[in-house]
Amino acid sequence: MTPPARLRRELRGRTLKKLDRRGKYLVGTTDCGSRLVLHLGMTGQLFSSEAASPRLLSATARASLAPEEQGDFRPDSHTHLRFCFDDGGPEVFMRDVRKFGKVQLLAAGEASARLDELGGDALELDGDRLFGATRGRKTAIKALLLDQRVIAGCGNIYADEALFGAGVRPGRRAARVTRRECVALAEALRRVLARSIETGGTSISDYVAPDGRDGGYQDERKVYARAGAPCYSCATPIKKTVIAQRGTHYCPRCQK
DNA sequence: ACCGCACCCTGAGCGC
DNA sequence: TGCGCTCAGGGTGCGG
Repeated sequence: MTPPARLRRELRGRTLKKLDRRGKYLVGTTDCGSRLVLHLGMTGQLFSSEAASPRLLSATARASLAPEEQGDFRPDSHTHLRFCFDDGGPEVFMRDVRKFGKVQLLAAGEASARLDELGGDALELDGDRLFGATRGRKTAIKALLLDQRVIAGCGNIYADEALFGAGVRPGRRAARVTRRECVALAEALRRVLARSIETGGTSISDYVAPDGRDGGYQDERKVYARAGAPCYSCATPIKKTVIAQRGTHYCPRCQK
């Protein structure tokens, strides 16, 4: 975590030359070669000053502001960063209620163990590579999917959805998942993520796009946060358990 | 090397 | 109305 004063000092006057995504990290490179690394954690939001959404307001702010007053965003106590640009474009805010997000400025040439240890990107996950990563691993297949050193960019919702798509129980020991199942799992994860990107992401509690709009994937999820509701394939109630300290949802009939 | 767990932090929703 | 409890999309650091 880089202190705000240092961010101010070292970013002022710099030009952002490029912006990359590495798994769940956003990496901006400046004209002097330094890199700004952002991670949104659980409740982090990155958005334009022109964005308007009830998700960008606390409950009390929502209650006290009339809908027509909920226009251009005003920083509140959960707003930790404001980027101002001199090209006339809107400002960019980072807001994060739970403060699990991270902001780190790396000097030119400075390495980051976190970034360097990231596995291959989830969007291009290869089934055979996943199979290789599961060999000799006693941990649950879901825990492995969430390990960013194995797959960069897979989060809890998408792990549950991919496991459902592939018909694999989240608690199975990774080493017991077959090559065929790993191929299906990789394909399911790529498909789930591609579809979530198409629909703009999953807005269940905090997520908003940079323009403030909700995503649509919450309407397409099959198991996540559907405990007790009927499976869309077989009508068996979806079960919920805990794996790797994360809420885990699956169909006890469709997933073996 | 690997594994499971406590912990970081704040707010929403629930039962009483 | 308010209290206390549980839970939440992520990651780190520790002990075994």
